[in-house]
Amino acid sequence: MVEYYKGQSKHLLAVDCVIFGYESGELRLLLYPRSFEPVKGKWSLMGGFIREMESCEEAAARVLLETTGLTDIFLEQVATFSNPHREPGVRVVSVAYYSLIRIHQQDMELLDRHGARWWPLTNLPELIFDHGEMIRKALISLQHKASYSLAGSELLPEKFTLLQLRKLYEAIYQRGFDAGNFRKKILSLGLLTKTSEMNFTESRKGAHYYTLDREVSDITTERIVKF
Amino acid sequence: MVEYYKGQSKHLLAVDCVIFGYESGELRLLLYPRSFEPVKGKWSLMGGFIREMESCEEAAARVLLETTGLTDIFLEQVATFSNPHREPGVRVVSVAYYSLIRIHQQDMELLDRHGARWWPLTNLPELIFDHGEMIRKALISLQHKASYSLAGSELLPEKFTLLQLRKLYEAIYQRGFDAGNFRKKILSLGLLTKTSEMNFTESRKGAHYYTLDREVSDITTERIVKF
DNA sequence: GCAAAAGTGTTTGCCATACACCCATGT
DNA sequence: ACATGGGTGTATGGCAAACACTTTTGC
Repeated sequence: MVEYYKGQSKHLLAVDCVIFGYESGELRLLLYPRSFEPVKGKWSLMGGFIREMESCEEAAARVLLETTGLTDIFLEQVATFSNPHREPGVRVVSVAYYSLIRIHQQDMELLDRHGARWWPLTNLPELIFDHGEMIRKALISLQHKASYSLAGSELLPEKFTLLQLRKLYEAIYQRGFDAGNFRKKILSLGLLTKTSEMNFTESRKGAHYYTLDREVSDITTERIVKF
Repeated sequence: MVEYYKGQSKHLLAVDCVIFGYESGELRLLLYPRSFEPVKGKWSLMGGFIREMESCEEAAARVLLETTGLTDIFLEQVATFSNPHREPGVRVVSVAYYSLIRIHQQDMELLDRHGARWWPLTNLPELIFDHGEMIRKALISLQHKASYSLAGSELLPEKFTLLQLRKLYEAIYQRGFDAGNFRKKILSLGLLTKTSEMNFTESRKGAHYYTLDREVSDITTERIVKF
């Protein structure tokens, strides 16, 4: 049996993380500048190699911990990129993941040490290799996730207003939603609990904060957004 | 720059192909029996290792060619499986693909040489490793594909009746569809051309054969099946 | 005549979308 | 007073689902 595996090529295997955050009404991506040639100066996703006895998911979680200091992050596989020439000079197969984090809850110092920066999704810099393609596919995955579960839990703070949630969905789908219809649709799912606390920073009248009911948050089979 | 890659672990990288076929009203999968230990005798997806300068997609196409003799097959990535213990004794990361082929148009002799057999999706044998999980995810991917494009083109012959197409969709989604509503929905897409030829083997009255308009077959953004 | 699929038509109810409208309040 | 978001209500159109009904023909 072992003979069967002998003589097979072995490959460098990496993960790249598309890290979504949300701030001031727009989706952002965490990128860091490549500090060595080739393509020095261009921006890159956070990545790292997969170790001997580590799953890709574990590697992605490790990369996230190393760069943001966060654990227990939502993480989902996007796709594997294996074009032999995707990286010049060396052959690396990379598994892309995307994750959702709350921008303000991370370790800023750690970010600075890597030179990392949050870039608005709608205005990204030039990226190395096929990282642009990874981001494109990751956004589609995120749109899917948000269509059958409330993506807000991972990207918004514990308590959020319906305006904040709507703006988030508008950022994810890059289109507008009717305020009244969005409110009714979301509330009809029965996933949110209205708190007595209110937010007055975004409107004169004040908007109630809502929280997500953990237990039911992902059971939804109903469609939130047609997609 | 090269130093950066030194000292990184290299991994055995494989593809596994979930090969869907369609015959006598049911979806089938092409499996072959494992002829060596461990888990000798259990059934397995078609797979193979990725070569030095080959993409995963190319490897999957090669495996398909070697086992079925077919080229130009629809092929789509499902996911990458990387649990370090997914295969006993050796660490192999595997990228799963699914493909759609016409059962009768393949090289039967080649299949026999591999001991391969078509198994009904609803009654699969015991499978090695995580191949059952791969199949489960592949079916979900197929359901997605069939929800926004006519999956019939790859699985059915050139000309097919609406009954055949409906039975195919029922097999893919493992539920029934109302005959009248299905007909109206599909025809309203404007993707099918009615031919003058008719099929009398499945009904007394005879059913028109339809063909798929190649040019428009995948442009559909409309939903065929709510999913 | 019966069964079974082909093929067409009708009815119903849900739901997305559009939009009107009042409320509260800081400027 | 007015602009802005909060929050509620209503009208409309499209479409999915259920189902009735007629046609054809081998048994």
